[in-house]
Amino acid sequence: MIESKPGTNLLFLRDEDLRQGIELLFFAYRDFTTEADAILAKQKFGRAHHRVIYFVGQYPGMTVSDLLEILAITKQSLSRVLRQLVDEGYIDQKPGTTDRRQRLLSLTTKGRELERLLTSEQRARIAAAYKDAGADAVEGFRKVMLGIMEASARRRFNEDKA
Amino acid sequence: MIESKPGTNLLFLRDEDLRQGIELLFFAYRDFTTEADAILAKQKFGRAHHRVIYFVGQYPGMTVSDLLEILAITKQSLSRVLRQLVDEGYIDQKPGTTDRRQRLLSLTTKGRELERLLTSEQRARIAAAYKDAGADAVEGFRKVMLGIMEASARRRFNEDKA
DNA sequence: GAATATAAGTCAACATTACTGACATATAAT
DNA sequence: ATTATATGTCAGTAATGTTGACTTATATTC
Repeated sequence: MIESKPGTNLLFLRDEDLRQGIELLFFAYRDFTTEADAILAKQKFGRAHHRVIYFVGQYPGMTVSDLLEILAITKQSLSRVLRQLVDEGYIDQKPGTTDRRQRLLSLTTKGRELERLLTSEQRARIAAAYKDAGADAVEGFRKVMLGIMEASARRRFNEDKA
Repeated sequence: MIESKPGTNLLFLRDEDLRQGIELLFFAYRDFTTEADAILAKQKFGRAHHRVIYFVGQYPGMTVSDLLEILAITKQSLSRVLRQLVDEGYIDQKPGTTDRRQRLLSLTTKGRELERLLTSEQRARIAAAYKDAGADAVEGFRKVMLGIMEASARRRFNEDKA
């Protein structure tokens, strides 16, 4: 449906193709978050809690600053959510070793359990989509998604990090 | 980085690949919405207003029910936003022709202008990502995104509709 | 060592967006 | 005439984001 000029990788991008891209993002993201949101609602948590739990789970020992940069929200917004998660025993904080102003964040056992619960459906959804689409499609997906995000975010996705 | 078994389209999906998929979605969506959000904030609108303006712009004559199904929110949530957009002259309503209970929605000239303003950066972002990635990558992106969304949403993206 | 900068946290006020529940009106379908 | 549907409204509540003004502890710099 999207045609390439023979011999080049240039595209004829119609308005319709771009519109479709916008909608692909909207619907995929909408459905990607639905189930986790439902689980969160039961614990009186929201999507912001999920994001914190997810990233702390993936990058244990990260600082509050690291998290602020990733989430791109204010520290006051993060603080409210983080406070709850610490108070309710999902996240541990400990002072940084080289810089004791920092709070190094990590999941407790309880936190890891919730992370698993929340993310397992999302992993399954991605896995199913990847399997249906095939390896080449996944590589294309990856390329386009990297192109959509800001250049500064792309460094997280370097090959050698995997 | 994601390897396919030779001769098949099966993948060896590591946990790391799935995690990366989750993060690609998060960062791409985060950056996709940032600029439009900033424009909206100036007019005292939010992302919900953008969604309504976008879909009404793309599908003029759609009903409130159509919109509710797309956005997957309650009618009370939609109502507040829609009311503002109608009151402030961005959206027109007229009774349905065959079913006069319906309100057929369309953008006014003012609405179309705002839609353009909000969406133009997003279109440019998609266009740039598509061009960088190339036609095959775009096709892969499309396949994976369709796989991520619910099956019921996929019918919107039939080839023949384009 | 004193001054300054940084990491993190807090209090307050406010806006947007979502929810549930209850109810109202107009029109269509049975 | 009854029932169902499309839409709208009122009220209350919650999560998530914002800005602005401070505080505390620790690092860094002059």
